[in-house]
Amino acid sequence: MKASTSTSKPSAKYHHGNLRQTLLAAAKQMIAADGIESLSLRKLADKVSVSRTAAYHYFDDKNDLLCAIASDGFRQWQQLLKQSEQKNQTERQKFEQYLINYMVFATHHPEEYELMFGRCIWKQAQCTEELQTIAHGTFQHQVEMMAYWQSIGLVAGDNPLRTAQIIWGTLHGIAKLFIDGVYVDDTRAEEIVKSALPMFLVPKD
Amino acid sequence: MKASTSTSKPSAKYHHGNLRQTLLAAAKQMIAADGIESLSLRKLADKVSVSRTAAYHYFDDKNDLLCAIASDGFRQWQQLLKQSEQKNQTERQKFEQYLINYMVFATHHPEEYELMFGRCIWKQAQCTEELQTIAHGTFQHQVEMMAYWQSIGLVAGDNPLRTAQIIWGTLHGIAKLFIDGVYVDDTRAEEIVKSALPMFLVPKD
DNA sequence: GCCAGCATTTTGACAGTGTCAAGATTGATT
DNA sequence: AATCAATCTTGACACTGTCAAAATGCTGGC
Repeated sequence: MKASTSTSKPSAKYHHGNLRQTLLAAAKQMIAADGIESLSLRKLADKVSVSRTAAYHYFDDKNDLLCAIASDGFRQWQQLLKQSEQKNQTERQKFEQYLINYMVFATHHPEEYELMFGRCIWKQAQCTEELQTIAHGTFQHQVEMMAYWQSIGLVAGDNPLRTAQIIWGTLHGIAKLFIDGVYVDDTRAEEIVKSALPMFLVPKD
Repeated sequence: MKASTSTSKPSAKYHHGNLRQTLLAAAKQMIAADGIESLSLRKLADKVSVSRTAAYHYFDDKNDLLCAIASDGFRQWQQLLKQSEQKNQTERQKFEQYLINYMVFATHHPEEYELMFGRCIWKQAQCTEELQTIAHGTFQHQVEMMAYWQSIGLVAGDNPLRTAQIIWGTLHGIAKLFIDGVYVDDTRAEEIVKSALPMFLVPKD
Protein backbone atom coordinates (compact mmCIF):
# COMPACT_ATOMS: atom_id res chain seq x y z
CA MET A 1 0.00 0.00 0.00
CA LYS A 2 2.28 2.71 1.30
CA ALA A 3 1.87 6.07 -0.39
CA SER A 4 1.15 4.59 -3.79
CA THR A 5 -2.57 5.29 -3.47
CA SER A 6 -2.03 8.93 -2.60
CA THR A 7 -3.98 11.22 -4.85
CA SER A 8 -1.21 13.76 -5.01
CA LYS A 9 0.78 11.97 -7.67
CA PRO A 10 -1.31 9.93 -10.07
CA SER A 11 1.43 10.40 -12.67
CA ALA A 12 1.25 8.07 -15.65
CA LYS A 13 1.45 4.61 -14.28
CA TYR A 14 0.05 1.47 -15.82
CA HIS A 15 -2.15 0.87 -12.85
CA HIS A 16 -4.14 4.00 -12.58
CA GLY A 17 -4.89 3.70 -8.90
CA ASN A 18 -8.48 4.87 -8.67
CA LEU A 19 -9.69 4.59 -12.20
CA ARG A 20 -13.30 4.00 -11.23
CA GLN A 21 -13.63 7.32 -9.47
CA THR A 22 -11.70 9.09 -12.19
CA LEU A 23 -13.97 7.66 -14.85
CA LEU A 24 -17.09 8.67 -12.98
CA ALA A 25 -15.83 12.19 -12.42
CA ALA A 26 -14.77 12.61 -16.04
CA ALA A 27 -18.04 11.19 -17.29
CA LYS A 28 -20.04 13.59 -15.14
CA GLN A 29 -17.99 16.46 -16.43
CA MET A 30 -18.49 15.37 -20.02
CA ILE A 31 -22.25 14.91 -19.80
CA ALA A 32 -22.52 18.25 -18.02
CA ALA A 33 -20.67 19.86 -20.91
CA ASP A 34 -22.09 18.11 -23.96
CA GLY A 35 -25.09 16.09 -22.83
CA ILE A 36 -25.66 12.42 -22.19
CA GLU A 37 -26.11 11.34 -25.77
CA SER A 38 -22.74 12.62 -26.86
CA LEU A 39 -20.90 10.66 -24.22
CA SER A 40 -19.02 7.71 -25.63
CA LEU A 41 -16.89 5.28 -23.71
CA ARG A 42 -14.08 5.84 -26.16
CA LYS A 43 -14.01 9.61 -25.77
CA LEU A 44 -14.25 9.10 -22.03
CA ALA A 45 -11.30 6.72 -22.09
CA ASP A 46 -9.40 9.19 -24.22
CA LYS A 47 -10.02 11.98 -21.76
CA VAL A 48 -8.70 9.88 -18.90
CA SER A 49 -5.76 8.75 -21.05
CA VAL A 50 -6.64 5.13 -20.79
CA SER A 51 -7.47 2.39 -23.23
CA ARG A 52 -10.85 2.05 -24.90
CA THR A 53 -12.01 -0.90 -22.88
CA ALA A 54 -10.43 -0.10 -19.53
CA ALA A 55 -13.77 0.92 -18.09
CA TYR A 56 -15.13 -2.57 -18.55
CA HIS A 57 -13.23 -3.73 -15.51
CA TYR A 58 -15.31 -1.49 -13.28
CA PHE A 59 -18.60 -1.35 -15.14
CA ASP A 60 -20.44 -4.18 -16.84
CA ASP A 61 -21.76 -1.88 -19.44
CA LYS A 62 -22.19 1.66 -20.58
CA ASN A 63 -25.60 1.41 -18.98
CA ASP A 64 -23.96 0.29 -15.75
CA LEU A 65 -21.75 3.36 -15.74
CA LEU A 66 -24.73 5.63 -16.32
CA CYS A 67 -26.56 3.88 -13.47
CA ALA A 68 -23.59 4.58 -11.21
CA ILE A 69 -23.76 8.26 -12.09
CA ALA A 70 -27.47 8.26 -11.38
CA SER A 71 -26.90 6.60 -8.01
CA ASP A 72 -24.39 9.29 -7.12
CA GLY A 73 -26.96 11.82 -8.15
CA PHE A 74 -29.51 10.33 -5.76
CA ARG A 75 -27.00 10.44 -2.90
CA GLN A 76 -26.20 14.07 -3.68
CA TRP A 77 -29.89 14.82 -3.79
CA GLN A 78 -30.60 13.10 -0.48
CA GLN A 79 -27.96 15.27 1.17
CA LEU A 80 -29.54 18.37 -0.31
CA LEU A 81 -32.95 17.38 1.03
CA LYS A 82 -31.51 16.69 4.47
CA GLN A 83 -29.97 20.13 4.54
CA SER A 84 -33.29 21.76 3.78
CA GLU A 85 -34.91 19.79 6.60
CA GLN A 86 -32.37 20.75 9.22
CA LYS A 87 -32.86 24.47 8.93
CA ASN A 88 -35.40 25.16 11.66
CA GLN A 89 -38.22 27.04 10.07
CA THR A 90 -41.94 26.81 9.78
CA GLU A 91 -43.20 23.55 8.34
CA ARG A 92 -44.73 25.60 5.61
CA GLN A 93 -41.33 27.10 4.87
CA LYS A 94 -39.76 23.66 4.89
CA PHE A 95 -42.30 22.49 2.38
CA GLU A 96 -41.62 25.46 0.15
CA GLN A 97 -37.90 24.94 0.51
CA TYR A 98 -38.35 21.33 -0.44
CA LEU A 99 -40.14 22.22 -3.65
CA ILE A 100 -37.59 24.87 -4.55
CA ASN A 101 -34.68 22.60 -3.77
CA TYR A 102 -36.10 19.99 -6.08
CA MET A 103 -36.28 22.55 -8.85
CA VAL A 104 -32.84 23.95 -8.19
CA PHE A 105 -31.28 20.52 -8.27
CA ALA A 106 -33.07 19.58 -11.46
CA THR A 107 -32.17 22.74 -13.33
CA HIS A 108 -28.62 22.90 -12.05
CA HIS A 109 -27.79 19.27 -12.79
CA PRO A 110 -30.01 18.64 -15.79
CA GLU A 111 -28.03 15.76 -17.22
CA GLU A 112 -27.75 13.91 -13.94
CA TYR A 113 -31.43 14.56 -13.34
CA GLU A 114 -32.21 13.07 -16.72
CA LEU A 115 -30.21 10.00 -15.81
CA MET A 116 -31.97 9.71 -12.46
CA PHE A 117 -35.52 9.93 -13.78
CA GLY A 118 -35.24 9.67 -17.55
CA ARG A 119 -36.05 6.84 -19.82
CA CYS A 120 -32.43 5.90 -20.47
CA ILE A 121 -32.20 3.88 -17.34
CA TRP A 122 -35.69 3.05 -16.15
CA LYS A 123 -37.21 1.97 -19.40
CA GLN A 124 -35.97 -0.94 -21.36
CA ALA A 125 -32.41 -0.63 -20.24
CA GLN A 126 -32.04 -2.73 -17.17
CA CYS A 127 -31.66 -0.67 -14.06
CA THR A 128 -29.03 -1.60 -11.50
CA GLU A 129 -30.31 -2.99 -8.23
CA GLU A 130 -28.35 -0.38 -6.34
CA LEU A 131 -30.00 2.37 -8.33
CA GLN A 132 -33.41 0.81 -7.88
CA THR A 133 -33.09 0.54 -4.13
CA ILE A 134 -31.69 4.01 -3.56
CA ALA A 135 -34.29 5.57 -5.84
CA HIS A 136 -37.10 3.68 -4.17
CA GLY A 137 -35.76 4.79 -0.80
CA THR A 138 -35.81 8.46 -1.67
CA PHE A 139 -39.33 8.22 -3.00
CA GLN A 140 -40.40 6.40 0.12
CA HIS A 141 -38.94 9.23 2.13
CA GLN A 142 -40.94 11.67 0.08
CA VAL A 143 -44.13 9.78 0.82
CA GLU A 144 -43.38 9.87 4.54
CA MET A 145 -42.76 13.59 4.50
CA MET A 146 -46.00 14.06 2.66
CA ALA A 147 -47.83 11.94 5.23
CA TYR A 148 -46.43 14.10 8.00
CA TRP A 149 -47.34 17.34 6.28
CA GLN A 150 -50.84 16.02 5.74
CA SER A 151 -51.13 14.90 9.36
CA ILE A 152 -50.37 18.38 10.64
CA GLY A 153 -52.88 19.90 8.26
CA LEU A 154 -50.42 21.63 5.99
CA VAL A 155 -50.81 19.68 2.75
CA ALA A 156 -54.22 18.85 1.34
CA GLY A 157 -55.48 15.32 0.81
CA ASP A 158 -55.57 12.22 2.94
CA ASN A 159 -53.73 9.73 0.74
CA PRO A 160 -50.00 10.35 1.16
CA LEU A 161 -48.97 8.05 -1.68
CA ARG A 162 -51.38 9.59 -4.10
CA THR A 163 -50.46 13.09 -3.03
CA ALA A 164 -46.75 12.39 -3.28
CA GLN A 165 -47.27 11.04 -6.77
CA ILE A 166 -49.12 14.15 -7.85
CA ILE A 167 -46.72 16.62 -6.30
CA TRP A 168 -43.74 14.74 -7.57
CA GLY A 169 -45.41 14.62 -10.95
CA THR A 170 -45.87 18.35 -10.97
CA LEU A 171 -42.28 19.01 -10.00
CA HIS A 172 -40.99 16.44 -12.42
CA GLY A 173 -43.08 17.76 -15.26
CA ILE A 174 -42.11 21.37 -14.79
CA ALA A 175 -38.47 20.39 -14.38
CA LYS A 176 -38.48 18.30 -17.52
CA LEU A 177 -40.22 20.92 -19.59
CA PHE A 178 -37.52 23.33 -18.52
CA ILE A 179 -34.65 20.96 -19.00
CA ASP A 180 -35.80 19.78 -22.38
CA GLY A 181 -36.10 23.30 -23.59
CA VAL A 182 -39.85 23.40 -24.11
CA TYR A 183 -40.09 26.40 -21.82
CA VAL A 184 -37.70 28.73 -23.54
CA ASP A 185 -39.22 31.99 -22.39
CA ASP A 186 -37.71 33.93 -19.55
CA THR A 187 -40.06 32.40 -17.02
CA ARG A 188 -38.04 31.17 -14.10
CA ALA A 189 -38.58 27.75 -12.64
CA GLU A 190 -38.72 28.93 -9.06
CA GLU A 191 -41.51 31.37 -9.80
CA ILE A 192 -43.62 28.65 -11.39
CA VAL A 193 -43.09 26.40 -8.40
CA LYS A 194 -44.04 29.20 -6.01
CA SER A 195 -47.20 29.75 -8.01
CA ALA A 196 -48.03 26.07 -7.82
CA LEU A 197 -47.42 25.87 -4.09
CA PRO A 198 -50.84 27.06 -2.89
CA MET A 199 -52.54 24.34 -4.90
CA PHE A 200 -51.05 21.72 -2.63
CA LEU A 201 -51.86 23.38 0.67
CA VAL A 202 -54.95 23.14 2.82
CA PRO A 203 -56.97 26.35 2.30
CA LYS A 204 -56.32 28.70 5.18
CA ASP A 205 -59.58 30.61 5.45
CA MET B 1 -49.83 8.25 -63.88
CA LYS B 2 -52.65 5.83 -64.60
CA ALA B 3 -53.12 3.20 -61.93
CA SER B 4 -49.45 3.08 -61.03
CA THR B 5 -50.01 5.08 -57.86
CA SER B 6 -52.79 2.81 -56.70
CA THR B 7 -52.09 1.44 -53.26
CA SER B 8 -53.54 -1.93 -54.08
CA LYS B 9 -50.48 -3.17 -55.88
CA PRO B 10 -47.22 -1.71 -54.66
CA SER B 11 -45.44 -4.82 -55.95
CA ALA B 12 -41.66 -4.54 -56.13
CA LYS B 13 -40.90 -1.67 -58.42
CA TYR B 14 -37.77 0.40 -58.46
CA HIS B 15 -39.73 3.56 -57.84
CA HIS B 16 -41.59 2.80 -54.70
CA GLY B 17 -44.38 5.28 -55.28
CA ASN B 18 -45.02 6.69 -51.82
CA LEU B 19 -41.88 5.83 -49.97
CA ARG B 20 -42.12 8.76 -47.58
CA GLN B 21 -45.44 7.65 -46.14
CA THR B 22 -44.33 4.04 -46.06
CA LEU B 23 -41.18 4.97 -44.18
CA LEU B 24 -43.10 7.02 -41.64
CA ALA B 25 -45.64 4.27 -41.06
CA ALA B 26 -42.97 1.61 -40.69
CA ALA B 27 -40.93 3.80 -38.38
CA LYS B 28 -43.94 4.44 -36.15
CA GLN B 29 -44.63 0.75 -36.01
CA MET B 30 -41.04 -0.02 -35.14
CA ILE B 31 -40.72 2.53 -32.35
CA ALA B 32 -44.05 1.39 -30.96
CA ALA B 33 -42.71 -2.14 -30.85
CA ASP B 34 -39.12 -1.70 -29.71
CA GLY B 35 -38.72 1.90 -28.60
CA ILE B 36 -37.14 4.94 -30.14
CA GLU B 37 -33.55 4.13 -29.30
CA SER B 38 -33.59 0.83 -31.11
CA LEU B 39 -34.77 2.37 -34.36
CA SER B 40 -32.06 2.53 -36.96
CA LEU B 41 -32.39 3.84 -40.47
CA ARG B 42 -30.86 0.65 -41.79
CA LYS B 43 -33.32 -1.64 -40.06
CA LEU B 44 -36.10 0.66 -41.19
CA ALA B 45 -34.88 0.48 -44.77
CA ASP B 46 -34.64 -3.27 -44.47
CA LYS B 47 -38.20 -3.52 -43.27
CA VAL B 48 -39.44 -1.51 -46.22
CA SER B 49 -37.21 -3.51 -48.56
CA VAL B 50 -35.31 -0.53 -49.75
CA SER B 51 -31.71 0.54 -49.76
CA ARG B 52 -29.94 1.90 -46.68
CA THR B 53 -29.85 5.49 -47.81
CA ALA B 54 -33.15 5.70 -49.64
CA ALA B 55 -34.72 7.66 -46.81
CA TYR B 56 -32.30 10.50 -47.33
CA HIS B 57 -34.26 11.67 -50.30
CA TYR B 58 -37.24 12.48 -48.11
CA PHE B 59 -35.58 13.37 -44.84
CA ASP B 60 -32.46 15.42 -44.27
CA ASP B 61 -31.54 13.40 -41.31
CA LYS B 62 -32.57 10.77 -38.84
CA ASN B 63 -33.55 13.69 -36.64
CA ASP B 64 -35.66 15.07 -39.47
CA LEU B 65 -37.56 11.81 -39.72
CA LEU B 66 -38.18 11.75 -35.97
CA CYS B 67 -39.40 15.34 -36.17
CA ALA B 68 -41.85 14.31 -38.88
CA ILE B 69 -43.20 11.56 -36.64
CA ALA B 70 -43.54 14.04 -33.81
CA SER B 71 -45.42 16.46 -36.06
CA ASP B 72 -47.83 13.71 -37.02
CA GLY B 73 -48.25 13.01 -33.32
CA PHE B 74 -49.21 16.62 -32.67
CA ARG B 75 -51.78 16.54 -35.47
CA GLN B 76 -53.24 13.31 -34.10
CA TRP B 77 -53.35 14.87 -30.65
CA GLN B 78 -55.05 18.04 -31.87
CA GLN B 79 -57.79 15.94 -33.39
CA LEU B 80 -58.26 14.07 -30.14
CA LEU B 81 -58.57 17.33 -28.22
CA LYS B 82 -61.09 18.68 -30.71
CA GLN B 83 -63.20 15.57 -30.27
CA SER B 84 -63.29 16.02 -26.52
CA GLU B 85 -64.40 19.62 -26.98
CA GLN B 86 -67.26 18.85 -29.31
CA LYS B 87 -69.12 16.56 -26.97
CA ASN B 88 -71.59 18.89 -25.32
CA GLN B 89 -71.14 18.50 -21.62
CA THR B 90 -70.55 20.60 -18.60
CA GLU B 91 -67.42 22.74 -18.79
CA ARG B 92 -66.25 20.92 -15.74
CA GLN B 93 -66.73 17.63 -17.57
CA LYS B 94 -64.89 19.01 -20.58
CA PHE B 95 -61.99 19.97 -18.36
CA GLU B 96 -61.87 16.54 -16.82
CA GLN B 97 -62.14 14.95 -20.24
CA TYR B 98 -59.26 17.10 -21.41
CA LEU B 99 -57.03 15.92 -18.59
CA ILE B 100 -57.95 12.30 -19.11
CA ASN B 101 -57.49 12.51 -22.86
CA TYR B 102 -54.02 13.89 -22.33
CA MET B 103 -53.18 10.94 -20.14
CA VAL B 104 -54.72 8.40 -22.45
CA PHE B 105 -52.83 9.72 -25.42
CA ALA B 106 -49.55 9.78 -23.52
CA THR B 107 -49.86 6.28 -22.14
CA HIS B 108 -51.23 4.77 -25.35
CA HIS B 109 -48.61 6.33 -27.62
CA PRO B 110 -45.66 6.52 -25.28
CA GLU B 111 -42.98 6.57 -27.93
CA GLU B 112 -44.64 9.23 -30.01
CA TYR B 113 -45.25 11.21 -26.83
CA GLU B 114 -41.58 10.95 -26.00
CA LEU B 115 -40.73 12.28 -29.43
CA MET B 116 -43.21 15.13 -29.07
CA PHE B 117 -42.02 16.36 -25.69
CA GLY B 118 -38.81 14.51 -24.98
CA ARG B 119 -35.30 15.71 -25.10
CA CYS B 120 -34.44 13.95 -28.35
CA ILE B 121 -35.90 16.69 -30.45
CA TRP B 122 -36.20 19.79 -28.34
CA LYS B 123 -32.82 19.77 -26.70
CA GLN B 124 -29.63 19.99 -28.63
CA ALA B 125 -30.94 18.31 -31.70
CA GLN B 126 -32.29 20.98 -33.96
CA CYS B 127 -36.05 20.96 -34.11
CA THR B 128 -37.79 21.33 -37.45
CA GLU B 129 -39.62 24.59 -38.03
CA GLU B 130 -42.78 22.69 -38.84
CA LEU B 131 -42.59 20.85 -35.55
CA GLN B 132 -41.84 24.02 -33.65
CA THR B 133 -44.80 25.88 -35.12
CA ILE B 134 -47.32 23.09 -34.68
CA ALA B 135 -46.15 22.43 -31.13
CA HIS B 136 -46.29 26.10 -30.23
CA GLY B 137 -49.77 26.28 -31.71
CA THR B 138 -51.12 23.47 -29.59
CA PHE B 139 -49.66 24.97 -26.45
CA GLN B 140 -51.14 28.33 -27.37
CA HIS B 141 -54.48 26.63 -27.71
CA GLN B 142 -54.04 25.14 -24.26
CA VAL B 143 -53.39 28.57 -22.80
CA GLU B 144 -56.53 29.94 -24.42
CA MET B 145 -58.65 27.12 -23.04
CA MET B 146 -57.18 27.76 -19.63
CA ALA B 147 -57.97 31.45 -19.92
CA TYR B 148 -61.57 30.61 -20.76
CA TRP B 149 -61.95 28.16 -17.91
CA GLN B 150 -60.53 30.73 -15.57
CA SER B 151 -62.85 33.42 -16.91
CA ILE B 152 -65.94 31.35 -16.15
CA GLY B 153 -64.68 30.62 -12.67
CA LEU B 154 -63.94 26.95 -13.17
CA VAL B 155 -60.17 26.85 -12.91
CA ALA B 156 -58.32 28.64 -10.12
CA GLY B 157 -55.80 31.39 -10.70
CA ASP B 158 -55.78 34.53 -12.77
CA ASN B 159 -52.67 34.04 -14.91
CA PRO B 160 -53.61 31.72 -17.78
CA LEU B 161 -50.04 31.21 -18.99
CA ARG B 162 -48.79 30.38 -15.55
CA THR B 163 -51.71 28.09 -14.85
CA ALA B 164 -51.32 26.32 -18.17
CA GLN B 165 -47.67 25.77 -17.44
CA ILE B 166 -48.43 24.25 -14.06
CA ILE B 167 -51.26 22.03 -15.23
CA TRP B 168 -49.33 20.94 -18.26
CA GLY B 169 -46.38 20.31 -16.00
CA THR B 170 -48.46 18.10 -13.75
CA LEU B 171 -49.85 16.11 -16.65
CA HIS B 172 -46.49 15.85 -18.31
CA GLY B 173 -44.79 14.78 -15.14
CA ILE B 174 -47.28 12.08 -14.26
CA ALA B 175 -47.28 10.87 -17.84
CA LYS B 176 -43.54 10.68 -18.01
CA LEU B 177 -43.21 8.92 -14.68
CA PHE B 178 -45.62 6.35 -16.00
CA ILE B 179 -44.07 6.03 -19.42
CA ASP B 180 -40.54 5.79 -18.11
CA GLY B 181 -41.54 3.04 -15.76
CA VAL B 182 -40.94 4.84 -12.48
CA TYR B 183 -44.50 4.14 -11.44
CA VAL B 184 -44.56 0.42 -11.77
CA ASP B 185 -47.24 -0.32 -9.24
CA ASP B 186 -50.76 -1.03 -10.31
CA THR B 187 -51.83 2.57 -9.84
CA ARG B 188 -53.69 3.68 -12.92
CA ALA B 189 -52.88 6.96 -14.59
CA GLU B 190 -56.49 8.04 -14.89
CA GLU B 191 -57.09 7.68 -11.18
CA ILE B 192 -54.12 9.87 -10.35
CA VAL B 193 -55.32 12.51 -12.75
CA LYS B 194 -58.80 12.42 -11.26
CA SER B 195 -57.28 12.85 -7.82
CA ALA B 196 -55.29 15.81 -9.02
CA LEU B 197 -58.27 17.46 -10.68
CA PRO B 198 -59.73 19.24 -7.61
CA MET B 199 -56.41 20.98 -7.01
CA PHE B 200 -56.87 22.97 -10.17
CA LEU B 201 -60.48 23.98 -9.61
CA VAL B 202 -61.91 26.98 -7.81
CA PRO B 203 -63.16 25.78 -4.40
CA LYS B 204 -66.90 25.27 -4.55
CA ASP B 205 -68.01 26.01 -1.02
C1' DG C 1 -40.32 5.73 -81.25
C1' DC C 2 -36.43 7.56 -79.16
C1' DC C 3 -33.50 10.23 -76.49
C1' DA C 4 -32.37 13.71 -73.02
C1' DG C 5 -33.33 15.09 -68.50
C1' DC C 6 -34.98 14.38 -64.12
C1' DA C 7 -36.40 12.23 -59.87
C1' DT C 8 -35.44 8.35 -57.43
C1' DT C 9 -32.83 4.52 -55.61
C1' DT C 10 -28.49 1.94 -54.97
C1' DT C 11 -23.59 0.94 -54.09
C1' DG C 12 -19.25 2.06 -51.98
C1' DA C 13 -16.99 4.08 -48.49
C1' DC C 14 -15.75 6.27 -44.03
C1' DA C 15 -15.67 7.47 -39.27
C1' DG C 16 -17.64 6.42 -35.04
C1' DT C 17 -19.86 3.41 -31.64
C1' DG C 18 -20.31 -0.65 -27.88
C1' DT C 19 -18.41 -4.88 -26.70
C1' DC C 20 -16.00 -9.31 -26.51
C1' DA C 21 -11.74 -12.40 -26.49
C1' DA C 22 -7.06 -12.74 -25.97
C1' DG C 23 -2.78 -10.96 -24.76
C1' DA C 24 0.43 -7.69 -22.08
C1' DT C 25 1.80 -5.34 -17.85
C1' DT C 26 2.21 -4.57 -13.06
C1' DG C 27 1.96 -4.85 -7.94
C1' DA C 28 1.51 -8.04 -4.26
C1' DT C 29 2.19 -12.71 -1.97
C1' DT C 30 4.62 -16.60 -0.83
C1' DA D 1 12.81 -14.45 -6.84
C1' DA D 2 8.71 -16.91 -8.79
C1' DT D 3 3.83 -16.91 -9.07
C1' DC D 4 -0.58 -15.13 -9.29
C1' DA D 5 -4.32 -12.21 -9.66
C1' DA D 6 -5.73 -7.69 -10.68
C1' DT D 7 -5.48 -4.39 -14.09
C1' DC D 8 -4.94 -2.49 -18.57
C1' DT D 9 -4.19 -2.84 -23.82
C1' DT D 10 -4.67 -4.65 -28.52
C1' DG D 11 -7.28 -6.76 -32.08
C1' DA D 12 -11.46 -7.65 -33.95
C1' DC D 13 -16.49 -7.59 -35.06
C1' DA D 14 -21.00 -5.95 -35.95
C1' DC D 15 -23.59 -2.07 -36.03
C1' DT D 16 -24.64 2.82 -36.65
C1' DG D 17 -25.38 7.57 -39.47
C1' DT D 18 -24.04 9.85 -43.45
C1' DC D 19 -21.88 11.42 -47.74
C1' DA D 20 -20.38 11.07 -52.80
C1' DA D 21 -20.90 8.85 -56.94
C1' DA D 22 -23.08 5.66 -59.77
C1' DA D 23 -27.22 3.21 -61.45
C1' DT D 24 -32.06 2.93 -62.54
C1' DG D 25 -36.54 3.99 -64.27
C1' DC D 26 -40.13 7.45 -65.51
C1' DT D 27 -41.60 11.46 -68.49
C1' DG D 28 -41.90 14.96 -71.80
C1' DG D 29 -40.19 16.89 -76.33
C1' DC D 30 -38.89 15.83 -80.98
